[in-house]
Amino acid sequence: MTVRVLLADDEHLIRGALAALLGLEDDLEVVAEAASGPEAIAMARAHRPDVAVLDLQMPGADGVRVATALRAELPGCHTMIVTGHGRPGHLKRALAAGVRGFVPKTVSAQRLAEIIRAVHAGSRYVDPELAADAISAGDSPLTAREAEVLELAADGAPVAEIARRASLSPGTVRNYLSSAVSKLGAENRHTAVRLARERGWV
Amino acid sequence: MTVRVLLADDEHLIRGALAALLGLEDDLEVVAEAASGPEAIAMARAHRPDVAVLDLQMPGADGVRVATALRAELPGCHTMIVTGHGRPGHLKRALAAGVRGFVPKTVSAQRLAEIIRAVHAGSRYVDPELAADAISAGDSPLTAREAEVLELAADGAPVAEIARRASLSPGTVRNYLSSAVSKLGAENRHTAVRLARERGWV
DNA sequence: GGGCCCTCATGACATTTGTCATCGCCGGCC
DNA sequence: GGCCGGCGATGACAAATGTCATGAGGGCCC
Repeated sequence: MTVRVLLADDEHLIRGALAALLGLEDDLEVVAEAASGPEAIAMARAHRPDVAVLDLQMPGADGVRVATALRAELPGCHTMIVTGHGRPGHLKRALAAGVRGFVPKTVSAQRLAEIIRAVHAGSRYVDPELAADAISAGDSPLTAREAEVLELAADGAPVAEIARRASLSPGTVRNYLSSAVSKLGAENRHTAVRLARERGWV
Repeated sequence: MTVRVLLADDEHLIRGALAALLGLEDDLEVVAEAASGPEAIAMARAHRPDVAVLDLQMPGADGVRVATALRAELPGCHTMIVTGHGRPGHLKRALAAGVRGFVPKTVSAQRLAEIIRAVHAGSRYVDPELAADAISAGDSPLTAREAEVLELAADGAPVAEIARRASLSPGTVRNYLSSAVSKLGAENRHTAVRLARERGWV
């Protein structure tokens, strides 16, 4: 009995090579490929794979968003995320979205094939190193608003614009930023953004 | 006559898959693989490949740095860069380092094989879209000091620290930042950093 | 020599940002 | 009911940042 796999990655080079390698395993069959988030959802709808292997960063909708959509629409389809640089927060988001496997691209194809089988069989698999990172990063000390405001500050926008985009008073924005900065032990909001990014809290 | 290829990419999944696919071409032979910059240089020294296919982002030393080293040490070895997200500046740096090919990971393996052959034959190949981006981005309007100071401002450090690290007076730093911001049409230094990054000017 | 640009600096000024105290409102919890 | 924490806001103040004018020195080119 073969496992029907959907492969989604915007890098054609990787996707094609991966499809070829996984195709060599006689119990795996790549039934569909996609180069973007929306395309992945459409292909899944059309081909109803057993396992969807999703790249984290894709145009349109990232892997976690796709996983969320698939979970609602195709409950029988298990999802897993493959990523280049795994941040702790991504892992948390992914697990919350019902993702069953989370692996970095540093694993071998052989190993990936094993993990696909395990996920199909119903187990979960999380890369040990990424898991350790996620645990050591701990939970976010930021409240919902603090995280939101920090996110809006990410691209260097001035307070006035953040306030406009968040529909808040400028003073309130400065308060949230200030408390976020102090909670993160940063010396200003820009380093705070960087720290929160590294820990996956935004 | 077969082309001897060195493959360097820190993502085992991609590297292995790519090696397998390129190995299918009967005029290409992957003679060495590396997962980091220094390793790539060591492997090249040991195996003397005809073409080195280098990922842009690798631990230790990035693809361009490796290319520079190889150019000096193995003039007979042509280098090419494969990258996920190609920024205009990277392309410029790469060409300056004597790289003969520059392609995004969105090409197919088939296409990559053709390009490897072309590079081995002595031609150059640059992805048309990346080339267009590089041209439209134009040359950096920043002076050497402006770029340096902007770089130091990248991680959100306050002016005082930038001044210390650049051995400049704080006032001078603010002047350079101010002129960089105005040249880039940004509204503050942080968006200026982002813009310069996008255009590959830092 | 005379421009022109880059480098580095200083001083002055307006604006933005960071910090703090304080307030009202709501929701959960003991 | 009382307490606490999050949310949203205001006002005030200090510090950092952005902007501008101005100056001296050096290198380059015509």
